[in-house]
Amino acid sequence: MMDIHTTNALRLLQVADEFRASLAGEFSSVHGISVNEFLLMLHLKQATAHRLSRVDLAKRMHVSASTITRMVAPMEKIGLVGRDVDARDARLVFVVATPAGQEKLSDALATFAKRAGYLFADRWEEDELGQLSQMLHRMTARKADMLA
Amino acid sequence: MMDIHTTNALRLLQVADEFRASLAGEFSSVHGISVNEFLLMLHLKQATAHRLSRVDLAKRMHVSASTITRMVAPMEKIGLVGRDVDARDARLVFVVATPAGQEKLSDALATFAKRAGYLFADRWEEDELGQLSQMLHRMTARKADMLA
DNA sequence: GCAATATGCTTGCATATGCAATTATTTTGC
DNA sequence: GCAAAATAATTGCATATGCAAGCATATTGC
Repeated sequence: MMDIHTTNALRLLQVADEFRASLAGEFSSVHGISVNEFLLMLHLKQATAHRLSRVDLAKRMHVSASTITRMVAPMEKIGLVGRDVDARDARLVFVVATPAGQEKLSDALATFAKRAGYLFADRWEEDELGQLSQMLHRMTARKADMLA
Repeated sequence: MMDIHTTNALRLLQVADEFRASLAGEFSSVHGISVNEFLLMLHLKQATAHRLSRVDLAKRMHVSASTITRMVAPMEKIGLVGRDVDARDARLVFVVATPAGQEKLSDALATFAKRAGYLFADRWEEDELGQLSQMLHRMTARKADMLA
């Protein structure tokens, strides 16, 4: 009824929505953070200097810059992240994780890993997991686009 | 640094967010609907009687029942969907697509298919597409859970 | 048959998010 | 070197969404 590309894209959205919904409840009750707050801190950890501007965060998370501004404000207030200004460009305000934020991320990553395990609960082969990893990697937008 | 399950789950969310963001703009400007409105109409089309209660829609879309109520109201107003009451249970109000809604869905599906094609633009083999399809299918929650 | 419980839907309130406009700063073109 | 354009961040306004409470209708237990 639909071509294979359409079917795959629909299944991708379906699985992602399911997984995100299953995460949301546990993240909120156990760690007191949202999935997006978790992903924001993960992006900080993975960034080269462990810090990112709001604009960079917005691009990586596929949300608007204003969303980042409003997400970061309460995270600063509760001490998960801090700010770090750039000496050469006074417009830039880097977001950095505090020690408390790093610990929160570490805890949340354990929950994430557990939930991720549920996704592959029905005996997947190592080969399959590797293939899926490569396929998903190929589906991400070109890095060049991200830097633009 | 992370186990393969975690990596795959993270990539899944990343790809899905990217794809959803790329859809959102074109759906809004070309078809005047949101991605979620599109998915809602798609669920109606795929339902056995081509109609679903708000509660069923909420389960399938992984959103709250109140969200469905508020999504459907403007869609009714602009004539994309109508309502269909159940003779035996006066609490039930089925959502059904109007002819206009079906045409809108058909148009949007063409856009969706085009965007889905971009996801697999770099020469994927038929085998790979089939494997991905099966893998994503295995990752969806059990149907039994959905009906509960 | 009726009270207690469950179910489907809606609504009040709080939070989350995007877009466009605004401000502050930097970069570019000449 | 300076005006124009670009960039980073914020804010006002509108929309989107979840949770809990409320209402109407069905179902259950006795």
